[in-house]
Parts: sequence; structure tokens; C-alpha cells
Amino acid sequence: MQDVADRAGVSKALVSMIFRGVQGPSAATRERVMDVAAELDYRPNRSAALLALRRTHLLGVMTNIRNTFHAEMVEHLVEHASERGYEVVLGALTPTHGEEAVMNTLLDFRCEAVVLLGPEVESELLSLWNARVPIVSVGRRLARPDVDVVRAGDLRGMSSVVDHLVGLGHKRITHVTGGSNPIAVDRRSGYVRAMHRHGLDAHVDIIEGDFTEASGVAAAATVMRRATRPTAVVASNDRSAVGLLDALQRSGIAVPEQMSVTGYDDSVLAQLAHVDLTSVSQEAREQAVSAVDAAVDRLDNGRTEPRSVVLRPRLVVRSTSGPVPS
Amino acid sequence: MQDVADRAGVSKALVSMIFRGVQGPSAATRERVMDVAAELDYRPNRSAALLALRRTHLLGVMTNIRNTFHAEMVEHLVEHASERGYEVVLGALTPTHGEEAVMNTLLDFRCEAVVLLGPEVESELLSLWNARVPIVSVGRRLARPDVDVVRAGDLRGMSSVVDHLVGLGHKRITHVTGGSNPIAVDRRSGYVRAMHRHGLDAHVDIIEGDFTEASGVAAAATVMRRATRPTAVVASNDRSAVGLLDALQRSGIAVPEQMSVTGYDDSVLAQLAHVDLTSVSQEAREQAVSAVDAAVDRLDNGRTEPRSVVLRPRLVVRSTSGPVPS
DNA sequence: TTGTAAGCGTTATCAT
DNA sequence: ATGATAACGCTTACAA
Repeated sequence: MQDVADRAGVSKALVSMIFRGVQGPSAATRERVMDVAAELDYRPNRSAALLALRRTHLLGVMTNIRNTFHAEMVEHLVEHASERGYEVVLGALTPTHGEEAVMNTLLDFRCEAVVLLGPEVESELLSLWNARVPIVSVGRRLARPDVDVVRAGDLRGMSSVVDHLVGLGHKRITHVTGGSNPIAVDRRSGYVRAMHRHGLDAHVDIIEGDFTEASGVAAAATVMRRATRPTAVVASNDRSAVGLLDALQRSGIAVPEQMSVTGYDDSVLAQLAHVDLTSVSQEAREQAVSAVDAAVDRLDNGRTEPRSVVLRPRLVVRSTSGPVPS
Repeated sequence: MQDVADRAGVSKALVSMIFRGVQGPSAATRERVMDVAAELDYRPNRSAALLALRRTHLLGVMTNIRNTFHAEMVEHLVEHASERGYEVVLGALTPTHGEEAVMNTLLDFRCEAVVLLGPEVESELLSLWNARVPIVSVGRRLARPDVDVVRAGDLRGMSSVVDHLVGLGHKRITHVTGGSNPIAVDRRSGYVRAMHRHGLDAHVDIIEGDFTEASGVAAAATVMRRATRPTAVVASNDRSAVGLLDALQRSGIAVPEQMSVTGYDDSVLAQLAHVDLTSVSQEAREQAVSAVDAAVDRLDNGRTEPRSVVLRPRLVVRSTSGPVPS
């Protein structure tokens, strides 16, 4: 910067102002400085600037990059953050790098707020982190949230699936769970409550799963062994639904003629013409926008009260759900 | 840091040394300082440290995060980089953020080297960038590379698919391309050359596509219109292969009994039991390791000669390829 | 409109 | 084993 200043015959301060595009410098000097800078191929040092500013305009995002829903979220987060003047630092969860490790890396980068995609740590830890930087927890319901929360109502989403099936005449509706993580637990509750609301308590039938394709395959086997088979199976996510579809197809069960199957996430998988799975969209873009807004609102507008945004999931009916077989 | 030093009754220099874990400070002071630091809840400021060091130990990675192969690569890159003492800064390609924009962001972060996943910019620009920071181009073949290159031989991979099919007795083998990007072009050449090697020039049959599922569907329609249908279709990636599979199934063509279909990438899609697609693995982990090593080798060992690593792709035979129908 | 100088939180050099 | 002090490259009052 000094070099540029010298060469242009001005002071560092001027160069700084020009590169930040602030009012003040005359058009003539501005042009001269930019020319010299281009010639010297100078670019401002972000670290130094941030150090001086004591701000970073960095948004941390913790994600399991393998998760396709996360990947979609990340894209929207990056886009919307940059619109609001923030850069995103990605903290990728890996086998060797758990949630706490990622959080520490993000903190070391001096992120001013951190968006957690589907965090599984206990909520106490979230609060602890939140004392240091504003935390936005995405996708998971929190009991007594003191951190910001953005999610699509899993209970409601699951209910809408059951409503849809009941509307098609189904009564024997089985649910394949996604394990004991907070999200899976919510989806399970959504199923149970909706069944109850429809007076179908007697038909509540739950098979344990773990969000994997394999658990869908296993669930199909279990279903086939039932004395009276369900007419519809509600999986806790698209991946396990695909496993189910496959196993049913191999057993010669026609979907949806003999049995309806639904997923959850409206992932690329569900959208494949090959699969064409009835599913539930979590509105990734809206969630991303809400998450960034929540963070920026704390940072730039000084909001301190925790905020909860619960989006309404959207049922996407495709060809794997149909009228109950007569 | 000054606070910690004061509270512990030592100088900043000592605190710095202790936090960097260098030899010198006595065990007693070390412990005292760490205690005070914990109490004050102090953490070193990365930016300041980097500013003083004039090093960042940052590796930039440009990626299209929606691409599942990239997502896999990123995971391995992060893991291996951290083993070698580097952090990864992700530059995500988005609709609003093209390759040049991402590169600039990465440069602003003062990345010491940049790994480009499947870059599509002209190779001149790569060289230009390379003059500033070491560039590792992953996945794409370069004519006269002055940047480091890591890739799995697409020509060879495609050849192995054709070899496999020819070994099963196929002759009428059609190829669905992935458009005009460098990778698709290589795969296409691999197909053409392998056909030639087997003396099957007369059967070379190419349908234009673009890596999407839809283009697979379209290709299936084209194939069905052929006077004499091929007995095998070699798609340029898994996604278009899945489109093909779906369309064929709907047309009542049994795979692989009546027609074999292959993909490329060995993606999650291909691995689904539901799909179980014969494909080609690009050895993501090995590519990631090679890319990080190439960068680190330049940075830490001062290598200056460009290096090209060409990995051998691995054919993964699954159930969509079978003997030629008699 | 432009320049001066004092930080920002580290690391590194040289003393002690 | 410890401490003073000068960078590092920028921003920002404040002064000219």
C-alpha cells in the first residue's frame, strides 16, 4: 500500500479511502491511484483491514457437506450472505472433526456469527457458544431456545403426509423412523399425532430406522412379515424411502397400486423421474435467507432477543402415493 | 494477550511462545499463563498472527458445492489438509459467483495455494493465476500444463467401460456425451478410441447430451428410434445414465437383458441398490490427497516444476451391464 | 481534498 | 527463562 501511495505521490490514507470507495478523494487522484495499483498489481490485505476494523464480516457455517440438503443450504447461504455484505466460512464436519472442533475453527477465524446446520450437540453447549457469538441453529427444534432457531416444522410436515394419505383412504399407515436424533424424533411425533388426530391410534405402527437406504430395505422386509400389511409406509427421509421402494419392487409389490410410499426432504433423489417420490420440501432457500437475516439482524441492528422462525414445509405429491387398494 | 500477560505477571512475548507451544518457557510459567488464559477466556487472534507471520497456511478450494463428486472431494481435502497443517477456505461457485469471482475471494483471503475442482476457464487464465499462487487443477486435462494437475484419466476410464462391454460380446455400443466441457470431451474421445481399438469404428454412435438426467431421457428416446438399436449405451456420467435407465424401463426394455447401460463417477446414485449402476470410480480420496500434496510440496518444499498426477480410474461392475442379448 | 500518526493483536529479534 | 520493541498492512481520527 505504501508502494502504491509513493508511486502515486499520495499518502496511504488516500489509497485506503479509494479502495474502500468512500467519499472524499477527487476523481483525478482516484484514477491515478487505481492505475498505479493495477500496475503494481496490488490488492488490499483483508486480514490487515479486519484487524484494524476489529470486524470480520465473516459468517461461519457448520455443515456436514455430504448431506445433500446441507449442500443446497450452503449455496443459498453463501449467496444471501454476500448480498448482505458478509462472507461465509465453511466449517465442514468430518470423521476427524466433530462439532466442537469445527466450532473452534470457526471461532478462530473470528466469525461474527455462526449458522449451525442440523447441530446435534446438547442445547446447553449451544447456549454456551451463543454467549460468545450469535448462534443460529437450523433444522432442529429447541426446547427453551436462547439461540436463534430456523427450521421447517417437522411435526407439521409429517402430519401433512399422513393427512394426504388418509385423504386417499389409507388407514394402515406404518412409519419408518430415522433414529433418536432430534429431527427424527420430531418427525416421528408428527406421525403419531396425526394418526391420533384421525382416530387411527390402533393403526400406529413404528419400525425403527436410521435415515439410511439400508434401513429402508430392512423396513420393507419387516413390513412384509406383518400379518396384515400396511397400505402405506411413511419413511422419515428420502434415502430410506428409496431403500423401501427398491425392496418392495424386488418383492413384486407395486407402488402405489398395492402400497404407497412417502419420503421427506424433497431431495434430488425424490425428484429423479426414476424415483418420483412423494415427499416434503423443507424450503431450503427460505431457511437460508431466514438464517442469514437472523444473524445479520443481531450483528447490524443489535437485536438481542432470541428469534424462532418456523417455516411451513410443503408437501410434494408425486407418483409413489395413491389411493388405498380396494 | 496483554491482559493475560499482565494478569500472569509476564510479557506478551512469553504468552505468545506458550500458545505456539515453542521451547523456552518453563513448565511453571506455562501452566500459570494457561490458567489465566482459560480464566479470561482468551484465544489467539488468527488474523493478527498471520499478519505478523506473513503466512496464512490457508488452502483455497474452488468448488461447485452442488456437485456430489465435489462434495466428496471437499471432505477428503479438508481432512488431508489439516493433517498437513493447512486450513481450507471454500470458494463456492454459485449462479451469481463465477470462477473469476471465486478466485478473487480466495486471493483476498490470502490463500497460499488454490485447488480448482473441475475448472472450466481457459487455460491461459489458469497460468495467469498460477503466477500469483500455486494452482492445482483437479479433474481436467490440460494441453501444456504449467500448473499442477491431478485427475483420473477420463480417456482410460471410458476405455475400460468399452472394454468391459466388448468383453461381454457387445458391438453396437452407443455413447451419450456430456456436452463440450473438457471432461465430457475426454470421455467422448475415450469411447471413440476404444471402439477404434476394437475394430468397431462402424458402430461408433454418438448422441449429444449435457450430463443431466433429462438428457439421458432424451437419449433413450433417440435410441429407440434407431433402425437397429444398440445393445449397450455408455453414458458420460451417472446422472444421465439414471435418466436413461428410467426411460428404458418405462418403454419396457429390460436392463441388462435387452440393453446394457453404464454411467461414470460411481456416485451415491450409482451405488443405490435401487439403481445399482455399472460405473467408473474416480478415486476421490486419492485425488484429494494428491492435490493437497502437490500444493504443500510447492509451499513447504519449494518445488517449482509443474507436476501432473494421473490416477487410474476403477471400473465398478454392477447389475446394469450384462452379456449381449443373443 | 489530502497527510500524519496512533492503534489493531500478533510474531520475531535482540537484549537481559 | 524472560522482556522490550519493532514490524506486519491496514483504518481512522485529527490536522492541514
